[in-house]
Amino acid sequence: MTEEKEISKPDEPRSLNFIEQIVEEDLKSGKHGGRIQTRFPPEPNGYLHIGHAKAFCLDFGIAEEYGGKCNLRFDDTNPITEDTSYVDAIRKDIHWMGFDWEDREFYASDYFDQLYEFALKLIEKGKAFVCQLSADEVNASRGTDFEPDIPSPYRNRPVVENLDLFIRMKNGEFPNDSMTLRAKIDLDSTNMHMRDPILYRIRHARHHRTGDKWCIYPMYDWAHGQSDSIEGITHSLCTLEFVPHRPLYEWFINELEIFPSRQIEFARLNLSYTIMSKRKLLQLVNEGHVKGWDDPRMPTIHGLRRRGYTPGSIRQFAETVGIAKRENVIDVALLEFCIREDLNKQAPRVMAVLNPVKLVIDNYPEGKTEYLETVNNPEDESMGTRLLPFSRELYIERDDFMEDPPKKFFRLSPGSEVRLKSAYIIKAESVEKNADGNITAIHCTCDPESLSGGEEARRKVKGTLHWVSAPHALSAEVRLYDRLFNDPDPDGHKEQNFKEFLNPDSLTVLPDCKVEPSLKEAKELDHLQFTRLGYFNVDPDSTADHMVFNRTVSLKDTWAKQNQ
RNA sequence: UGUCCUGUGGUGUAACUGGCAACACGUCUGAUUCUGGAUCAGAAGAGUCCAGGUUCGAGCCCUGGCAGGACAACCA
Repeated sequence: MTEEKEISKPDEPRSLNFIEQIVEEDLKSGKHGGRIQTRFPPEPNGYLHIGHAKAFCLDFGIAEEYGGKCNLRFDDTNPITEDTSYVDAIRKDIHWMGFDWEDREFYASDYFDQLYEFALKLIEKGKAFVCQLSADEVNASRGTDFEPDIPSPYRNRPVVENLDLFIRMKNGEFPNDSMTLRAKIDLDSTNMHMRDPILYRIRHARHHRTGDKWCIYPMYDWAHGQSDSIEGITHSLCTLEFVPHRPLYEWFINELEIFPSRQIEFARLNLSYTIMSKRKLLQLVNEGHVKGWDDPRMPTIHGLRRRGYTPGSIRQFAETVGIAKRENVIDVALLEFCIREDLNKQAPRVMAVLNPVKLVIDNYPEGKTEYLETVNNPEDESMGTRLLPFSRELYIERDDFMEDPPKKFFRLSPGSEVRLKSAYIIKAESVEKNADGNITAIHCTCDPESLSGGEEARRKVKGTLHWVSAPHALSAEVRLYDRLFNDPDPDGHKEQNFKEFLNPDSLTVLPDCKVEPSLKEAKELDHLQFTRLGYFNVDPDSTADHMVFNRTVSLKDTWAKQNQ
């Protein structure tokens, strides 16, 4: 390195998002002795999606950046909807994304005993009571924005009675839903969450971790803040919908006199042309609109992985979208930019013809095979070269030939010349057609002096085509994906259900594509660039006898854009 | 008719805490290219929701509006 290129000016402070600013201020003031502890708290009731990725990139990222730790904590307070299969999927996703929580894998259910003790304390302080109102009755007692709630008739039950009842609730003496434990806060509060929120409900249900130990389960609001506190979380990062919950968490922390975690809220990620609601994604899976949580059209991390996205591209995306408090909708084009940028540097180029038409080189000897050297990645010399078989009969892309081309068509047409990538310059001479008038073969001649790399190869032609030698080609299935929804905001219509915007053409299966023989070696999830077409990867469905590729994303195509 | 949060190019995020708006994506030119990719060079596009005020000076401060969003599950 003789020349020093100035990439960034070290004097200029990197711009920080508002959370980094808070963290740096806390570090400067010596809060918590400079300790930084974050956590990512998913509920194991569904698969993680790219919105979660934004969140945990932030959680783990802040910890990494400031020498702190980030815990993984499963918020498993609802035994009815949660399951260990989701736990496994979530762990796999976060690891795959490149983050490590070491031995700090926690569960809200680890704290059930502690939470129960906290509840006893609150009851003893006269700040909680056992309520025997039904769900309907509670709802009926709710006030409005400007009217306070009607007090529960059980609100002033004596402490000893509350204690007795709560203990018996825990002991399983009462049926489901017959009573709840409620905090006694402020029925007149403008914040609905402060109007005697429910802390515990009775659920005689088996929990995926605690089994049958409990028949009362804490509500999220009762569990979340204290779980943070128990873990000594210094900066509890979450999305905007929890802003109104914060005063409640702070009230609990105060009453219980426990470690004061600070909650900071940021805006969740929204992506155009997709949905991010776990409930609705589950619906797509259950109703068969997609093939599963890992369907390559899904915005889930499982789906993105199968589609061919890399962890690096998703992390880059999360970095680029930024962190702020205003509602946002990110253009999917940015996600696509991130994966193209990553794969451009990494993915080996290979020849594959998706919609093949036969090309016969009339002046090339029958039965002859040449092995032509071609570069694996022009962006990275270290990826080397390989040999491609070339012969008299090839396949090219049907779209790359037009009998009657428009002005700026740089591809093959009668009488025109193009370069066959890494091979010869050819000129189209004639076509064969079937009874329907469809082209069945294109005949051409090649210039034997024009072989790539040769002295006479300097000649310029306007286009270069990819191809595959017909006798050497392998057949493969290729799955093309388009956006799952036709509407930029499928979930944003009051009158219409999001499913009305499902794109009927989101999946196109091409059963008989022709690919170069080296693809025999490709392994599951390998990333490739099909020259001139896009980035693809090997689907897990792929077998030695039946190769299957997914299109991750097409190449940028200015020609297609001009023509739309 | 409440409380809270938020308003900066098409999209997203900045602006060293008061010094005349920057970066990325997208869009459009041109160069180059054995991928109509990549790369390189360049352009258009906001005067910061509105109206007042403080100040030599406001996207940043103050006042008053307006707009959008969140919140009323024994879900998280």
